Amino acid sequence: MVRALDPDKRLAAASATSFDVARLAGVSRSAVSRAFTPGASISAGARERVLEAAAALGYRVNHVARALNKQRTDLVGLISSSMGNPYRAAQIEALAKRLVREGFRPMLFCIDEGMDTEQVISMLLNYSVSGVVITSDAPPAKICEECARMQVPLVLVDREDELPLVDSISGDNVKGGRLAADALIDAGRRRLVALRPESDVYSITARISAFVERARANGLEPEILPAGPPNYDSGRDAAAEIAARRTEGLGVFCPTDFIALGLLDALQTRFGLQIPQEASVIGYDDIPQAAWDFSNLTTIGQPVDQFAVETVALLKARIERPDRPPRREFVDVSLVRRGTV
Amino acid sequence: MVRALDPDKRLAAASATSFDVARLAGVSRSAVSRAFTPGASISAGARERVLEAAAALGYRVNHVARALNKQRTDLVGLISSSMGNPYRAAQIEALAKRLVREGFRPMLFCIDEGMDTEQVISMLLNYSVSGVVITSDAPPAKICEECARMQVPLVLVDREDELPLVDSISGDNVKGGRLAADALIDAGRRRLVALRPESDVYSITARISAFVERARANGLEPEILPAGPPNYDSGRDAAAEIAARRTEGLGVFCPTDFIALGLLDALQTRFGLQIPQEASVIGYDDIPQAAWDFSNLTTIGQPVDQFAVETVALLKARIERPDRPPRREFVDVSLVRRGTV
DNA sequence: GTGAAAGCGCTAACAC
DNA sequence: GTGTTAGCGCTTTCAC
Repeated sequence: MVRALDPDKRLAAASATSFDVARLAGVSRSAVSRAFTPGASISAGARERVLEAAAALGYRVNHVARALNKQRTDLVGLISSSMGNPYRAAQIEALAKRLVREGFRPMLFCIDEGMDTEQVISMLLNYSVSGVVITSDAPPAKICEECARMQVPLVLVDREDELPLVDSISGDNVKGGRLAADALIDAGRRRLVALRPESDVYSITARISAFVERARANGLEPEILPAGPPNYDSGRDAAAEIAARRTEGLGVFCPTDFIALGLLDALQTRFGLQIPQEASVIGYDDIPQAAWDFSNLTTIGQPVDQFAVETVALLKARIERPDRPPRREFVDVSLVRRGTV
Repeated sequence: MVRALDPDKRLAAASATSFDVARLAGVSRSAVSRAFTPGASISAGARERVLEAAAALGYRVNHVARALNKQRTDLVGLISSSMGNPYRAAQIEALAKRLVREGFRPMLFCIDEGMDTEQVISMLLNYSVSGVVITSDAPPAKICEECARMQVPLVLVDREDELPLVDSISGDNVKGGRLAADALIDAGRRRLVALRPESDVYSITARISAFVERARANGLEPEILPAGPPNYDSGRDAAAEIAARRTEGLGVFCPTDFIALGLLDALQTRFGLQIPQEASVIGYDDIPQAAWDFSNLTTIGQPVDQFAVETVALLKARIERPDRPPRREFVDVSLVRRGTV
């Protein structure tokens, strides 16, 4: 490598090493390292000189080398299913920003239905990520197992069905389901319907269960209407069934805004229903589109940013104390009242 | 480090090194390295034994170590502005998937308006990323400069205003603008309006220019209506102005679906306009929401996946030949006919 | 085709 | 508080 043989001819562009900085500052490489390590024991003077020299040379610590030494990178695997769902996109954005703020670097993996999970695991492990955050709709159990086995800190977002041995965080789905039921009942709806998308995600199941339970506590027996995957199209496809039930007392709960929007849109556009006069609809998540004019959807709001903050906190805590008992965190949800209920 | 002193007591969980594999396979560490390097010269027999031993030990090459040695990681910085715009979310997803497929690992940075760019650069450079892809609305020139200076391959997506010294890719905005004008004119619209969001993004400017030019070629002089940032709210806010121009011959071009949707939604919901009877609206991007019932927006479609494929190809090409002349790639766009024109 | 040896740039343990 | 030393796990000449 020419560069090594002839350090002085080095382009200003090519980055300097701690060795160069040390030489210029008249200190050892350790001193340079210390100057860039918060809390390391170094005199103010030395630090000053190092920082100055570093600036002069355009030096940056090489995180790859640091990682090799420390056996850990700042990388965090961020695993997501399709971001076609605006809620997921918002979540990923919030998480990515928070991770960066907390000194991590998110490595993004968007996984498809049929994707080879094995590979994703390998990629993460290859890079000695310091943690993994999974927000996927269908987080392959494999990834979880492998992370556990490899001792890689893992946080599950918005899932409750996993092994109790990992940290996880989710919205208060029970409260959310109840809030939805209450809102509908308070609005005088007596004929309750819950759309149940085909999804093995526990969040969704939990919301519906809580909804049903609360309805029953009020002497009402909601009808459960099966639907496709929890997205716009499924909601739209369910519209005919719902329209057929048109009554003054009809109140529909969709466990996801994404699906609620499809339903609502088709109900109004295709079946000419007056909402909320002929039917109430309530969603879940409070995605931006829920506030759009056509929908103006009443929904259960989940604070994405707070999710992100607590998720990263959970991750940090585990990184610091790998053996601490797994925690299950909950984020508060609330009713966002708009025009559909 | 205990592990190093006592390799045999190592947990199955903790990963084996090439040394361990070499010993078990009865070869040298070099051989192990070769077995995992496509195209390296190693006999089939040796390779076989190495792979077997590796499997037995659960060995994975440590990419951090590899990167330190090669002076390059598989990491690619993926820089995005807010994913509140569904088009951006789709783009990031497509890019992330493609990068992974091509052997890269996307490091995601979502940048806010007022964010410190300097830091982002540092983070990228710290990690010896092998490239950077910028899809941000407002890609800070600083990042570009610094990448150029540090010889980090860079691809600009959907921007035309940058230095001619970097690779870039964008949709065919000229064709798109023309297509939009033609569609409106073919539908008999003579009173043309173009919403111009306040945005320094060249894509948007280019689309509008092409639109105007084409209109003029048809003897029409479009009105330019200024709007806020290119998002839903700005479109919604512009609705009053547009509604005031209600005519049979009114045709509105929005250089972004995101803004078009806000306009369209408010036009219908708040001002009771019949679209396309009382006004035609055409957007740009073909985001999923453009196909939703309430909007059913006619628009100019940009193939996000093709964007991703070509972007990564551009990146790879530059990584392989750092000195090749910068290229400017274009992706074809097409009219997606729905109900608003 | 194969192994020995030299490093990639950094940090941590240890003496001073 | 500071420098010296010894690696982190890998790839890569260079002989053979």
